[in-house]
Amino acid sequence: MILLSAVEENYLKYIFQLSEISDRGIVKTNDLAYKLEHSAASVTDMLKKLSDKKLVAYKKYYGVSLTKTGLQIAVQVLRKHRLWETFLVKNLKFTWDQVHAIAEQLEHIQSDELIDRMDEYLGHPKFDPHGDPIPDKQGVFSSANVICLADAKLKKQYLLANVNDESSAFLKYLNKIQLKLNDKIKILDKEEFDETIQIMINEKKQMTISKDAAQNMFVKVV
Amino acid sequence: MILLSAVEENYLKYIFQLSEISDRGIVKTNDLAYKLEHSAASVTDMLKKLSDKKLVAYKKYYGVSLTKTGLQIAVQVLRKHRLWETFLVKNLKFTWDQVHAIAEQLEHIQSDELIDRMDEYLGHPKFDPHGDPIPDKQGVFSSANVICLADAKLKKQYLLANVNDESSAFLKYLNKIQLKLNDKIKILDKEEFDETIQIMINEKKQMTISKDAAQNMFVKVV
DNA sequence: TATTATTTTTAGATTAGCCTAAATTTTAAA
DNA sequence: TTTAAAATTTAGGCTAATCTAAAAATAATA
Ligand SMILES: [Mn+2]
Ligand SMILES: [Mn+2]
Ligand SMILES: [Mn+2]
Ligand SMILES: [Mn+2]
Repeated sequence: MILLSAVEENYLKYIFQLSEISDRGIVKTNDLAYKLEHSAASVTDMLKKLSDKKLVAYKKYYGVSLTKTGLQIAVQVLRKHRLWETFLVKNLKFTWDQVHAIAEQLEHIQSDELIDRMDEYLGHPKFDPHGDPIPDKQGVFSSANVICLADAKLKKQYLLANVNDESSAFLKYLNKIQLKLNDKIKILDKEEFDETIQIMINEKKQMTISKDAAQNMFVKVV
Repeated sequence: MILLSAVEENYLKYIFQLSEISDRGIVKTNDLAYKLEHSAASVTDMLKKLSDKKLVAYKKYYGVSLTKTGLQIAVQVLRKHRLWETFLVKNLKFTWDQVHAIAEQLEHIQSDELIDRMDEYLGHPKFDPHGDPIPDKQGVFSSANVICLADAKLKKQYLLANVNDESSAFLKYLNKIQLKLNDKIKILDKEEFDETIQIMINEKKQMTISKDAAQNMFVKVV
């Protein structure tokens, strides 16, 4: 059991998240630097350290990817983050826009026992308050089969299944327009000019949302 | 709102705890070094920094004490520690010997909102699983009026009100002899030779405990 | 009161994790 | 294919938090 610093854990977590939206799981230095809000030079330094610890495969000027060990750790950090978010919303009655920043701290508490008991206490939830899947103790995610609302088809009935939790502003916007997870969404029209989308919510409320908003929302078919 | 590092918070917390058992609230460098398991040189360095931040009053070669601000912060850290311990035992079913180390981490999570909601969630508990008083949001402790079992009188009925939580070994010993908070304790005899104490627990179980054990137990009169 | 022992501070180093500026490598454009 | 731009790494520096060894101050003892 290698003990990592919170900083190292964050690197692995972000490499994991970026690798999921990159080709062949290769993450570029600058993308990490942007995500972490650090200089590229700092990132290079840390990648060398993580490479020495065999947590990442790093090739100069090419990019970085997680090793098996690195992946396992990254997934466990995500598990902790999402379980804590679930606790904060379900039990402590935080709103979904308030929990990310606190979970960023709590995810680094080192105690397997603690997170196992928390998982048990919460009844082994499969998804967090933003619809993100919570990996189990073995690191297995339950897949949700969602598509981005921006890519969804016209006239089909969907459910809001997952939202991007990292922007409190976006979640507050959803609060304001009273859109929640599991609400029904049907796309009435897409405007070609500015890519705004006309949607019907829960078969009664109609509204227009921007492309930007739609790209942060993920839906599944009913 | 000054944001302190976990290290700085720990210094304030330990200065507070040591000041409570010292004369005129003055804490010596070496005592802090022993508590923190750091070198005395490191302690001197940090005391200068905390002094610059007006969190402690530090006089070279003499000792250190908390300023008003330093005291407030120290008490809030203790509050967090004890509320977390309470949560871990009450809700997550940890035993009292398992929670201190985890609470040492959790006490440094920075979020007033979080600890306020946790306090509410737990029903504003006044004492933690070890019988230590939990200061309220304003930093006020409810006093317990306890005396050390080593100093308690013969033949009087007491309740076990508070134990030293920092040694898991001691708490495990109490588990083994099945002694819990609020158990009745009467001192039957004190042996002058080795200062062992004969006690009667809950009016039915008799046993001998060492001076060392008695010094870690605090009782109140029934 | 001198001398010795203990405590505390100072001096100088080290490591983790950041930075900026300069150099290098890769990619894109002309 | 040469040149310019962009991405990345290297070099050198900084701060927080630790350390050890040496110096200085205080306390204890003869
Ligand atoms: Mn989150
Ligand atoms: Mn989330
Ligand atoms: Mn404790
Ligand atoms: Mn306690």
